[in-house]
Amino acid sequence: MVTSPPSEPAEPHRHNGLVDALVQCAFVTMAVLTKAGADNDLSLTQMRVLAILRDRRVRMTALADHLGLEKSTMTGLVDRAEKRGLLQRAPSAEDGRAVEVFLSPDGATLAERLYAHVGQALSPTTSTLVPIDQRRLQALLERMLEANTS
Amino acid sequence: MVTSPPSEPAEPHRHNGLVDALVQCAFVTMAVLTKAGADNDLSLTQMRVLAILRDRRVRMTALADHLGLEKSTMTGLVDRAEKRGLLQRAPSAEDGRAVEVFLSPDGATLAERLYAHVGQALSPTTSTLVPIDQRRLQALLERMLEANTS
DNA sequence: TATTGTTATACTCTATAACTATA
DNA sequence: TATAGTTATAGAGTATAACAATA
Repeated sequence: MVTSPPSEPAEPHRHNGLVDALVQCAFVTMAVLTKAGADNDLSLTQMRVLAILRDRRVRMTALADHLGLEKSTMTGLVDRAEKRGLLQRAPSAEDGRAVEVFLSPDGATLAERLYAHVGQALSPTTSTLVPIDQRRLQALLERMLEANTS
Repeated sequence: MVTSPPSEPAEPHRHNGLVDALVQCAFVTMAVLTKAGADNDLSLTQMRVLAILRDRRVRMTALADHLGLEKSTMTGLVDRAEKRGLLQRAPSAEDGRAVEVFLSPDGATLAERLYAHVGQALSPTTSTLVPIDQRRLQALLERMLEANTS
């Protein structure tokens, strides 16, 4: 198909260049995140848990909602991270049924290290743009995401 | 920590706004892709397999390399997709050890449907930008990614 | 009765190691 | 001997359903 006739375009399904660029960018970014996590024996989901708990103490259900996962899935994720000493569980003071989750000191340290690691790992990519274009890209992305968040 | 004193910024670790924007954008995009896949009972990885095979017939090892996975992982992925009738295996004509993988008609149809589905699912996000800014964003992303690919 | 979380179960995804067949 | 692929095995991530404890 590499030598397809001129009547058939080389990439017949490229309906929307921006969508393709976003998807490709997402895969590149995710690959960097995944690698950064793997270097610390963390899955993407475990990294997200650490990121969420960096400045919060939340209940199991809230954590599951944040991540779009089932409560039962959270039990396993938190079990494994707790066993590794990255986070802790404690009963809620307000609701006897609820359990609150928060980072341990080790978990907090790892979360900081990971954040710095990811920034460094992405810098070869971001720094291919000159600073002005970096700011333009950031502004466009933020505008696009902000409209979708609110 | 929500009511932290003014001496401590609300987001103490925001070293690089572009990195944060890229990561957030990647998660939003991946969520859309994952949802589009789940609607068709496909994992992200299975979707990537379909995307790769859309215009190619490749060997197991090449597929594993494309995805950054082990050969043995590919065996399982291809087994399940083949069992669902989405793709097929055939021995290589040139190398008796090699196996080539390619989309079945059903797989090709699904790949097209998925591609359109993803475009539609992302359009609420992309269309928050006016067309000129969409083109600017696309150009910036492509420039950034191209420098990293080549 | 409804909600919070866990347990039991099952399936997919992933890797490592050992194996078969071909080169 | 090296390479292509599969099998066996193990562990993580995920969901559904059933359950216990609390509200």
